[in-house]
Amino acid sequence: MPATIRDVAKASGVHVSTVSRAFSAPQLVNAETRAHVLAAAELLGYRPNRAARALITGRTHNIGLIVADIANPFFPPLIKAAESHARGRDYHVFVADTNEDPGVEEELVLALAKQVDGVLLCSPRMSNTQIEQLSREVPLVVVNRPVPGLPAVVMDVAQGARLAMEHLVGLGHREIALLGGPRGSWTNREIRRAATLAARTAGAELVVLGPNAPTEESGSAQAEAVLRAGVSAVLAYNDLMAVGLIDALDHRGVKVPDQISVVGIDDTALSRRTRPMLTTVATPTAAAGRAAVDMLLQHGDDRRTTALVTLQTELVIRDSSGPGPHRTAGPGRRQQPPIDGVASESRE
Amino acid sequence: MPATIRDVAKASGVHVSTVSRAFSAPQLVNAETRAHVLAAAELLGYRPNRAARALITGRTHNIGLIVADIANPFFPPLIKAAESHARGRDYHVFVADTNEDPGVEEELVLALAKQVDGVLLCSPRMSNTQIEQLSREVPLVVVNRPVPGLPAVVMDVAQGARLAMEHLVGLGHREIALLGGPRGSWTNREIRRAATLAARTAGAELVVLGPNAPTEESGSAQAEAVLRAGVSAVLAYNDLMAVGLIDALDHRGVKVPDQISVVGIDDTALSRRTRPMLTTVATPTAAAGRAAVDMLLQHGDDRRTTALVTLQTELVIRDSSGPGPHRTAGPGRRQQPPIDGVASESRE
DNA sequence: TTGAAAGCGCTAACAT
DNA sequence: ATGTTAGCGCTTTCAA
Repeated sequence: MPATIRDVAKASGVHVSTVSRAFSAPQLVNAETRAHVLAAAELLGYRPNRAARALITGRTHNIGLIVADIANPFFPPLIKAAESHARGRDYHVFVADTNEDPGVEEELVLALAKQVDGVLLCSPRMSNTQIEQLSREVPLVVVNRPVPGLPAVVMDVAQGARLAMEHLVGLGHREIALLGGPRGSWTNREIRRAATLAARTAGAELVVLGPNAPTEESGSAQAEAVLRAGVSAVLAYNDLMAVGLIDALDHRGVKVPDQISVVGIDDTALSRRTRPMLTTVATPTAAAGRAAVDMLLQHGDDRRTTALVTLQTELVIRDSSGPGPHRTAGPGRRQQPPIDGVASESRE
Repeated sequence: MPATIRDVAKASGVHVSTVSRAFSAPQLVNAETRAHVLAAAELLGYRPNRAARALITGRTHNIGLIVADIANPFFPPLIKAAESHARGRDYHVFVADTNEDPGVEEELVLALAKQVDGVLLCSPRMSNTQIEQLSREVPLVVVNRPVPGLPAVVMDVAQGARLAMEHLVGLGHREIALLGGPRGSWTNREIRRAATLAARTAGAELVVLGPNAPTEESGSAQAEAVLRAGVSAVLAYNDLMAVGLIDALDHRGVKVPDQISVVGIDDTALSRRTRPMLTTVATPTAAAGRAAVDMLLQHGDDRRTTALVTLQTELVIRDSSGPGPHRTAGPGRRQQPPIDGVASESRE
C-alpha cells in the first residue's frame, strides 16, 4: 500500500493541504514545517500521485510520442532524444507505433489525449484536416511535416535532395531515378519537388519510381524497375530503401557505385555500416526530437504561437556514389570535402 | 473542454452511474439505455478519463518499459513488439531510457510506479536486492535476467554462446577471445560462463577482454587487444561490438574472416547489412517483449506465480566466421545448414 | 502560515 | 435495471 498525502499529514502532524503545499508551493509554507513534512514523506516513501494531481490541475506531466515505426532506424534516435529531454523537464513519455497506418494514428491520439499534456506526431500520414481536428482534442506538435496552424518541426529535406542531385549531376549522371516514399508523406513530396527542379535545372532526366513503403524490402523490390529505367544513379527516399536497393543490385551482379550510384536520406546508423558505405543526406533527428518537446511544453504558455522550426540537412558523401557516364573532366570523385569522419577512411 | 461522464448523463437523461456502467459493465445495463448512452457519448466525443478511473479502480491500464538504450538496435524490435502487444490488450506504454545507468533505473521505476500497473525492466544493471526492493513498489517483470522471486523473461544465451564456440572450434579455432559486455549484465556472465566451459571442453583457450560498454565504439577500441592476444576468432557480447571490432580490424588491414573470425550475438538488423555479413546468435527479442507483457498482465490475477520464461536462441551462420589455423580436414566451411534465408545467398 | 471544505472524473457499494 | 452516496489522492479557494 503506497503512502498517500494523508499518511504524511498524519505522520507530520499537519493538515493534508499543508503537505500538498510543501510539495507544490514551497514558498507558501514555513521552512521548518516544510522540513518536517518532507522528512516524514521521505520516511514513508511518499511520492505524489501525478494522476490524482492531474485530475485537478489539468496537467498530467505526460506527453505522447507517436511514430510511424519504432523499428525503422530513423526513429530510435528521435525517441531517445525526446524522452531524455522530456524527462529532464519532469515529463514522462508514452511511445506508440502506428505501423504506418493513418487510421491507427487518429485512434492513438484520441486514446492518449486525456492522459497527456500534448502529443508529438512524427511523420503522420493523416490529412491536414484530420490533424487539425485532432489538435482540438489535445495540443499537437507535428514532426517531419508542416501543418497550417499547428506548431511543427521539419527538416529541410528539399535542400538535402537538391544537394544530393547536384552531387550526382556533378559526378556525371544525367539519368537519375528517384525511389519514392510512402503516399501521404510530406517529406516524400518535398524530395520529389526538389529533385525534379534540380534535374530540370541541370538538364538531367528524373524517373520517379513509387510510391513505396519506406522499407528495405521495397527498396529491393524496385531493383528491376531501376535497371529497366536505364539510369546510372538513384536517390532513395531513405537509407533503408537505399540499402535494400543496393543489396538487390548486388545480388544481380550490379556494382555500386561502379555501375549505379545510390544516395540515401537520413544518415541513420546503418549508413556507415553498409558496404559500400552510403552517401546520404543527414537529418538531425535527435535535435528534432528535442525541439518538438520544447515546442510542446512552451506552447502551453503562449498559445497559438504557431511556429515552424526548420532544421538544416547536409550531404554526407561516402562510397555509394561515384562517377557517371557523362563525366567530363576533373578532380577526384569527391565533389565536396568529406563531412563525416569515417568517410575519410574509405578504401578504394 | 472535453466532455465528462456528467455531460453524457445529462445528454442522455440518465444518472452518471448508468453512463459509467454502460462503459465498464455493459451487462448491468439495459441494452436500449446503453444504446442511448453510447449514442450521446459518441455525439459529444466523450471518452472515459482513464486517470480518473484509475484513481478508484487502482488499475491504470498503463505499463512502463525501461530499457538500457533506445538507440541500441537490440531494443527497438522489443519495444515495438511490447507496445503493440500491450495496446492490443488496451494498455498504453511509457518508454524510458536509462543510458545504461543503474541509478537512473531506480529513479525511473519509482517515478512511474503510481502511473502504471507494472514495469518491464529490460536488461537492468541494478543489483538483485535493489530490484526486489523496487518490486514492492510496483509489479515488475524483468527481461534479460532472472531475479529470484520475480517473474522474468530470459534468452538462453548460454546455449547460443556454446553453439557459437562449437562453431568456431569446429572451424579449427583454438585461441578465441571473448569480447565481454557491461559490468552487472547477467547476459554477459552467462555468455562468459558458457564460453569458458565450451572452450575447456574443446581444449581451446579463451581470452576474456572486458568489461566493456556494449557499443560499437568499445568494440573498435578492443581491436588492439584482440590482435595482441593473438587469437584467430572472437565471440562478441553483441552485434554492435562485433561490428565495431570488424571495422577497426578492417582499418588495420586485418581481413575478416580470413585472418580473424568474428561472431556476434543478438542478430540485430545490422548483422545482415554489414560486409561480411555477421555470423551471430539470434535472440527472439520481439517474442521476449510480448512474453514480458503477458506475464505482467496475467501476474495481476494469480499473484506470486514467479515464473521464469526462457526463450531459445540459435546460431545464424553468415560470412564473418571462417576456417581457423587448426582446421584438420573436412567439408565446406559451413558446419551447419544455413538457418537464415539470406545467408544462403552469401557470395564467396 | 495553516486548516477546512469542496471537488477534479470516475467507480462501487448500497438502495430501490 | 437504475439512482444515491461516498470517496480514490490530490489541489485550491476561502477562512481563520
